[in-house]
Amino acid sequence: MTRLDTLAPAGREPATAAACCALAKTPVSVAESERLAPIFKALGDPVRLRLASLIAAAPEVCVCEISPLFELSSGTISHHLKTLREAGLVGSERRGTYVFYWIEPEVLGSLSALLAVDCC
Amino acid sequence: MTRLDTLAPAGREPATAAACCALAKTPVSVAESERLAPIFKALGDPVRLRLASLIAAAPEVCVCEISPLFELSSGTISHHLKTLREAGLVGSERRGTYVFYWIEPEVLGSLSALLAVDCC
DNA sequence: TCCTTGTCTTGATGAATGTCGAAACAACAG
DNA sequence: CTGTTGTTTCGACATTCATCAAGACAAGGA
Repeated sequence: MTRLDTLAPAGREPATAAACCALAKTPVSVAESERLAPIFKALGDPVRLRLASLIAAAPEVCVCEISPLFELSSGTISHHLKTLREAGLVGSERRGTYVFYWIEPEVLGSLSALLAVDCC
Repeated sequence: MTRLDTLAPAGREPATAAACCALAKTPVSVAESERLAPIFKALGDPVRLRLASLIAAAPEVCVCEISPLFELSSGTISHHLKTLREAGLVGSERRGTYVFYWIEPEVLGSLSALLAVDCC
């Protein structure tokens, strides 16, 4: 876990819009519920919620910085990161030896908008 | 499912505050992650997400209005509603024959604030 | 009182999930 | 090329979960 700062982060591109207060305004359709539920489910585990939070708190984070914060095997951490990735909540990229993760703010934001109350 | 409108809804009381952008600002603690994850998990099932949405779309809803919208046994619906109740996302009350559910906007709002990006 | 209707609880069961250890893969340094 | 370190994948296992059918409970009407 050394010399991480010598690896320059790549540029990320902006966002997509999201309906505001959608949960309360109009009942979500069956299709929407099946699309959104896995994203909430990905956040529905304490380990993954902390992982997402740690990743969101910095522009990007190396797995090697995250792992020591959990008393879990590297396989388990990798499995949880994969779940977050498949939910679209985070992106990842290998740069040399290390793998870096970043949050996808649009997805987070769309969930936030969905759950917002009295915003419009 | 008749004459539901003759049953007057009870009054609900206001909210509690929630930290904004907490997910990104400071990593959530282990304790917080264990408190919050079950709430996300409750929303992490398509049936429960639709249930929450249907309940949120009206001041309150009778179970008898919800059930026919799902092709599931009443036991299963009741089980999912219990999960939402235990997560604190909804409240319920029996009035005579029927049981009514309403959303708890504070909980929804605190999740929304937690996930919000660039709000402050 | 008994019956009907609405809701919840209780097993039971197959599927999904979280975890580990071990093996595999990737990148780099000698 | 060989060894080392970081990360992911694989196989196995115990636990949790979504669902149903059936029974229990609650409230009101005949």
